[in-house]
Amino acid sequence: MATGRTHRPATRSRGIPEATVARLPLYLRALTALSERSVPTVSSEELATAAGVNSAKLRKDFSYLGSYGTRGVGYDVEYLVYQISRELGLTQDWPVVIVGIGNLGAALANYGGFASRGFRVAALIDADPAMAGKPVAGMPVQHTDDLEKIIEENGVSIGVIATPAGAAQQVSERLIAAGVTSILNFAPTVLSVPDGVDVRKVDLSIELQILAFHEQRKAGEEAAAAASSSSGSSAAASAVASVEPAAGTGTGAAPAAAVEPPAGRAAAAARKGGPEGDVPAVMPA
Amino acid sequence: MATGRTHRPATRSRGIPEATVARLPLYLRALTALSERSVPTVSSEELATAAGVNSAKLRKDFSYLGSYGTRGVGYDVEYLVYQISRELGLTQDWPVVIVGIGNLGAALANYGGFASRGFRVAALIDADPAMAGKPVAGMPVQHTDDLEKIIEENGVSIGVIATPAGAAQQVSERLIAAGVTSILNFAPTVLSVPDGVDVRKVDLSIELQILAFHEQRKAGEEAAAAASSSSGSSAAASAVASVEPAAGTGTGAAPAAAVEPPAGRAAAAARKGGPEGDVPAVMPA
DNA sequence: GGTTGTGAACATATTCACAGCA
DNA sequence: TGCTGTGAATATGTTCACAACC
Repeated sequence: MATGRTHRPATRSRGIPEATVARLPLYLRALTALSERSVPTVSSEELATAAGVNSAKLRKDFSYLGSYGTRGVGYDVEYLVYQISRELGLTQDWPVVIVGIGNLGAALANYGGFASRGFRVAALIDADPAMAGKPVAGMPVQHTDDLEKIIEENGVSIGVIATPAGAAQQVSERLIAAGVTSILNFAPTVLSVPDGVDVRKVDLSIELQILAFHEQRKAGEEAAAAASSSSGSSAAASAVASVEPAAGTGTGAAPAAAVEPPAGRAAAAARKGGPEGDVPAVMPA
Repeated sequence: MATGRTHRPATRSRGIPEATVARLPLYLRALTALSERSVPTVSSEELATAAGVNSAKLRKDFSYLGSYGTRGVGYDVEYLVYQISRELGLTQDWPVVIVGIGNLGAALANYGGFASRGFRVAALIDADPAMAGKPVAGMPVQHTDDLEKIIEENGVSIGVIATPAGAAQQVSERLIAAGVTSILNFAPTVLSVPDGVDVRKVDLSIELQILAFHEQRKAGEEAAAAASSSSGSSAAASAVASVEPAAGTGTGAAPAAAVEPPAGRAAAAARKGGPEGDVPAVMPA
């Protein structure tokens, strides 16, 4: 997901696996909570539970950072907080700009957790001249014209894009040209960026679609029955809803049919052996 | 990340890898764009570029769905849109509730891409009585008291939590008890949910922390020099900034020091051989 | 010729299970 | 005794490279 690498084989320096890096913030959050409750030490088991992972994974993860625990005892909470913060680069204070102050941009600007952990909103930038000067989250919105100046003057290296999809690529190019090397993209577009620039994306509708996939699976789990091919609108819905009579977890969904298959081509598919719209088929090959 | 499984070994039914599922929405988006431009067919190479992946991966992904392409030609855009939509469960219309109508919740309610792809916001729910009845995104906010009723009456199986962290666990329990089996969690907490319930989380500050990690790496890339052990405050900052003189990509960041190491324990670490704050050490073991 | 679909090779990530140490 | 740290085993994911096919 994160790009960057390729860049050069690099000195193979301190190879912390990407999957581990992605979990460090989770551990850090759990540790911070313990720290606030003045808990002095914690075992891998306890911490893992608090972070929502299993203890073997957590220990492996920590082993990449060094030997920070004490056998028979556990980990010193304060000390671990510091080590992980440092590893993540949070002992520095990172100025961040948010570009695109619509609903989402404003919500991000107001988001407290933003500032709390080493990040500081240096500026809010929007292309709408009517927005310029308006205060959002206690900070005046600045116009896109000044983007480069703002980036340079504040030494910003991390930019957040919350613009409409159409503007995102261009905004990213301006950010990068001005010196930004990490981008958090909320716009539903694939950004193409040069090597050495990291992009992470957050996409609401992608997350929902992944959930829908699993949700659909649950509905079809015991359902080899029901679901007549195309025409089923609310008929299909009630069929789905009635599949799991009352098996403990939940009532089951009752979605109505929406998209139809493109005419004519369905037949072609049947020929080829791909799974078709009706029966929850098994793996074709 | 997504939970669910364990559930039972399941019939091993139609095993589409999780990584593939996570990319299907990306392909779908790219295909939808092509469809709107009335492009009839597309090669794996073109589509992969549009989706931001490589073509081998895309073909492998599609191979789990079936044989939907034509050798020497490519993929029929409309047909693929339909197949992927169906696979993701988007040929159904999923009613969704958003709980917690603060800045973020309101932004989500207003987010267009929400409705566009098979999802329909069935209700907005908030615990604040003052919010009740107020229109957000053209829809009246309802009170938490009615949560169960709303879920059941609308057959909602997907819930979005945009409450403060403190309320999230309790909200998730109520959602689940009422029949929700998939949750998209924007609150910065680990939700603990029963088997069979899927949770996906979106956490702004985690994403930023991951970026900060890589950002820090870039800064220290060529920097075997500078950075004197502990005491460095703004001195360390300027050292970091001056590391990469002007090496093509970007201006380099200029973050100021923030968190300090917890006194006394740093020495203990040095003993044990873990990497300490100064030199970008190599892998300890 | 051109492009898909896929085994086989490789890379990364997770889990197991236990030696090593406080 | 109790818990960490880690090799070895397994599982999952990616990339290569080419046969099959249009």
